[in-house]
Amino acid sequence: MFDTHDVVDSRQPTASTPEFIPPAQSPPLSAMEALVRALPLQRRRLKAKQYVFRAGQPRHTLHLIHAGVFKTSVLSEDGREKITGFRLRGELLGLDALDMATYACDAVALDVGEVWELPCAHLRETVPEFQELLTAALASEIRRDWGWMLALGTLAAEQRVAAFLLDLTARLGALGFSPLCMTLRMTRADVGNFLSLQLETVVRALSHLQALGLIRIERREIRIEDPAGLAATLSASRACH
Amino acid sequence: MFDTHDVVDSRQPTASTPEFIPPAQSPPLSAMEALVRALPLQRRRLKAKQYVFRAGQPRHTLHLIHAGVFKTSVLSEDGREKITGFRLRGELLGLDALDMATYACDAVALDVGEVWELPCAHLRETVPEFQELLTAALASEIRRDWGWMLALGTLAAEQRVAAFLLDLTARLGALGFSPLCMTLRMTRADVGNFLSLQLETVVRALSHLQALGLIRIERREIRIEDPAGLAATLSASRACH
DNA sequence: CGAGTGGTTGAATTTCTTCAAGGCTCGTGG
DNA sequence: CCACGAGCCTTGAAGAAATTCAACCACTCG
Repeated sequence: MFDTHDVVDSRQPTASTPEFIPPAQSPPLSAMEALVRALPLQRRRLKAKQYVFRAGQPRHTLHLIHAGVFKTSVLSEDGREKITGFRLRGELLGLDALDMATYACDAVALDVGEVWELPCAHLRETVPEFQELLTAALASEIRRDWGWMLALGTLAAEQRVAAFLLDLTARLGALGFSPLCMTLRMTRADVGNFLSLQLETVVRALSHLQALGLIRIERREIRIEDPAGLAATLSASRACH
Repeated sequence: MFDTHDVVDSRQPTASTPEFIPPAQSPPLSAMEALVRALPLQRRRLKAKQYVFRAGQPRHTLHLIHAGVFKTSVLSEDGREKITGFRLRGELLGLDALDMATYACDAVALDVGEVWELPCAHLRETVPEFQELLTAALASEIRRDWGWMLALGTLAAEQRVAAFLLDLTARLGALGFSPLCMTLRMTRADVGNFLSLQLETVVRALSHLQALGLIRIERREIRIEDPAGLAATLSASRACH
């Protein structure tokens, strides 16, 4: 059922090789990353399209993203797929299955990346703040999901795309990247799947936002030309009545 | 901002008056209910349309539903609303704000109901299994949300309504109610909001499912005439291609 | 009994999807 | 080095599904 032929990946035996110590220019660390950075964690490098784990596989650890962009997705029995989120540095993969024996979703790298494997049970006992952070991460994932449910349920196609861009830039900004310029690591089809739109609709929305002078597109590079204007497209809503 | 004029409600001073001891015919209890039923909890009765809490209010406890049906909803700054779920006995209200000082959603009773206020911090220390259950509840809320994101993103209107009915009957069945007959405690507009459909669309979907002989509608009473047939409508999907 | 809430149905409209065709970019192999 | 193919992106035109608008009914509650 779950062929793991493409999950083979390079693992660093036990601990940190020097060049892996968090880069000196390191931007604001996530609380979780700050908590565990000193520990000798299993680190795992992944190339684009490699799976961190797949739904149904036995669950062994939580994965903290240290670099790269990942997507998580769920699949129905009859093959319908839905991307549940795009995940950046400092975020956790596998949270949703904390109480289960197997993973509940797929997690796959969108480009080269690195995850740290957190020995969850051990950390819970030895690091008091860990449980705290875990609970916070779970609760904020719920709020994040609800936020997107709200967006998808009440915004028209173009607004959803705008909301998507704004969300991404905000999160990248929080990681220390330029908040006005970004590289989409996912395809238009991925964006469409996440936003419950067809890829053509995403393309048209992007083209139109560019025509309005709000963004500038060049392949997967997107520059926000008018952040305020982009944000303003969200309020004028379909839910006018 | 948050007028609480309709949140006043009858509180039982400290502990259980005799008639409140869980009914003798009690069906399968939720794990959480079993864990705390012996404790002297603050119990709170609510009438239809009363709020358990509202977004922005200071958070004091978790609320365990002991009776009744509740809905939780989030609101955007510009007034768009989205119902994030309908909650039954044994489920927790306020989970999503566990790490915050204020509630993150509204929780309102759809008919008469009762919630038990869980002294979260205290339980965490004294009852070892409590943290475990809490984590499980958080994780399954995430999976539940993802399941609905998948459904809303990949199913057509009529299929969403069918999925909604099947979900409700399954959950009511797990509580010991008849799995074939139920009373919707929410309006068509509520169902539509939850499923990201207009209320007219919900009505048409229900009418059509009835015309197909799969269900029988009488006001808010709904009987599942053909559970298998209803479930079968889910697979033949829009995501055919 | 009258008003109001909630539910139902029809017809017109809109938005998004579907289908089709073509172009761009990058990596691979000749 | 160039050609070629695959994957990804873009645009147009036709079609379908759901929304919007409008009217009306049924039941309940004061």
